Amino acid sequence: MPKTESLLLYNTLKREKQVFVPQDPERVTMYACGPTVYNYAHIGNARPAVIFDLLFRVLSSLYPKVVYARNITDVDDKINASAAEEGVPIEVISRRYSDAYHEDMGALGVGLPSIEPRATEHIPQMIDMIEHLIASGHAYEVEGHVLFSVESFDAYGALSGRDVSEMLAGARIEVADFKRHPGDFVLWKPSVDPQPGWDSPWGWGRPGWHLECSVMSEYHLGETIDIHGGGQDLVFPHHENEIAQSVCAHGGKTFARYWMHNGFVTFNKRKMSKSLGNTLVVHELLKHTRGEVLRYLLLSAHYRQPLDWSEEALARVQRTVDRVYGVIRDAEAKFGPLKAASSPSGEFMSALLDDLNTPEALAELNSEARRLANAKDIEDARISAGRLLAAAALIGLFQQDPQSWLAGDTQGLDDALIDALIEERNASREQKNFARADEIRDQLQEMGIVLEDSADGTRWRRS
RNA sequence: GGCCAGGUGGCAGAGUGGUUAUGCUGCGGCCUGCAAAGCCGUCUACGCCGGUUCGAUUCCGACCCUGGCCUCCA
Repeated sequence: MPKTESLLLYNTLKREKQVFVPQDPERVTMYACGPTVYNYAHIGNARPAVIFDLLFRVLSSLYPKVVYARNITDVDDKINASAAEEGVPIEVISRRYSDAYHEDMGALGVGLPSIEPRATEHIPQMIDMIEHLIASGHAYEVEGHVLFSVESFDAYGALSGRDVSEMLAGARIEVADFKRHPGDFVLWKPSVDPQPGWDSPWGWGRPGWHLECSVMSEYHLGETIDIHGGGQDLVFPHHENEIAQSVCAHGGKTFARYWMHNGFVTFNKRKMSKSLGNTLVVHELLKHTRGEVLRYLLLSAHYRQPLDWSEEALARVQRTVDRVYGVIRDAEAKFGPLKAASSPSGEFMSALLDDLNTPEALAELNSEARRLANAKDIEDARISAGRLLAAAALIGLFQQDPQSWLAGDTQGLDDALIDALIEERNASREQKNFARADEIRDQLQEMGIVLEDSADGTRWRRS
């Protein structure tokens, strides 16, 4: 693959990398499937949030205007179940967990999208789309349900590579007997009392899951959008169904021009999922791991590859992040404040432009860090640091003050005490009283403080 | 069964038809009072079998293995 100035994206629809050409360079549109807010996000849920945040950043560096919509699914049977269990309205549940989602993703350096539409705020538009689909013969009402007819859409199965006629041939799942085709899916379903519902031409009910993305994407971004993303497990049926709804509702117009899907976070090579009981909740991880480390870890494998989670991987990344911060700190101690250049190196950009090759981009960033550590004069330091910090800013890493990062959370520790001990140790070293000096070093070590001596004095960081 | 990924050095993880990925770890060295941090060097890498080629880890075919989707799922 030659170095390129263009952005290449792997399009699930074509199963190959393609040069990204926006529909309208003045307004690039992207949509990513966001969370269903019925509990805390796990690290697997965080992967697409980080990946599409990165894509948003990269696109924004390339085009004057990028509109990124990431929905919040706030009406769903799991939310209903959670609300019923606690005896509270669904809004309490959805509000609590969407707030938590923002907080947790924020800790991972994930910014807010341009638009964050909620399903419950688009019920009228959903009803409107359903009416269009019924009128055009793509949907039918039966027993208070409205179903999409997959046989009415020739291209059904194109994204996931499935053949409708062969589909569900050996279906083990129970198929509601009112479906004309076992693959038909719900656009609207009736609600009974404790469940949330809205009035509609088909009675009191609530929308099917797939519908919201089609509707909100159209409402906020337009009938044809540039990029649609989500986890690999959404390819079928979710995204396949979104395509069917949107294309049929829009008279055959393309729904999304590029489809991107991230691989899973795995645990012992198995997909992390609630049913396997092997999820790690971000909210919990953040209690002992800083968000930036998690972000680096999530970017350390290519987004389409599986990312196997392990404590070793976490520790490894922790060290790497510390090392780069240490290099920046040392360089600033030697050369004074350093700041980001106007743009990262060409190599770094090429890596990102090649379908968001973050491992290669991080390799480049690390190489730049080594060049910075080796800088002989302020000129070298400025060039390397400029590239390093510009690259880091683009991907949302290394934005904190290095010394603060390395000092970490010295909860309960008294900085003045640390400084006093360091001073005493250095005085002892002056007097060649190394026994006392080492005793102090050991004492600090036990407090979780590691000392680093240099020509410019002694620095410390949390171990 | 259908469809889709992937098997790279001690580990993680990119990439490439012939040349250094990068990170972590181990080992040797520099630096240091000794360390730590940093730097330098270093450790028989490309699942198996065929084929194409002057040359394949990289292209083609078969095989073995792993994982995912086909049901809610990032």
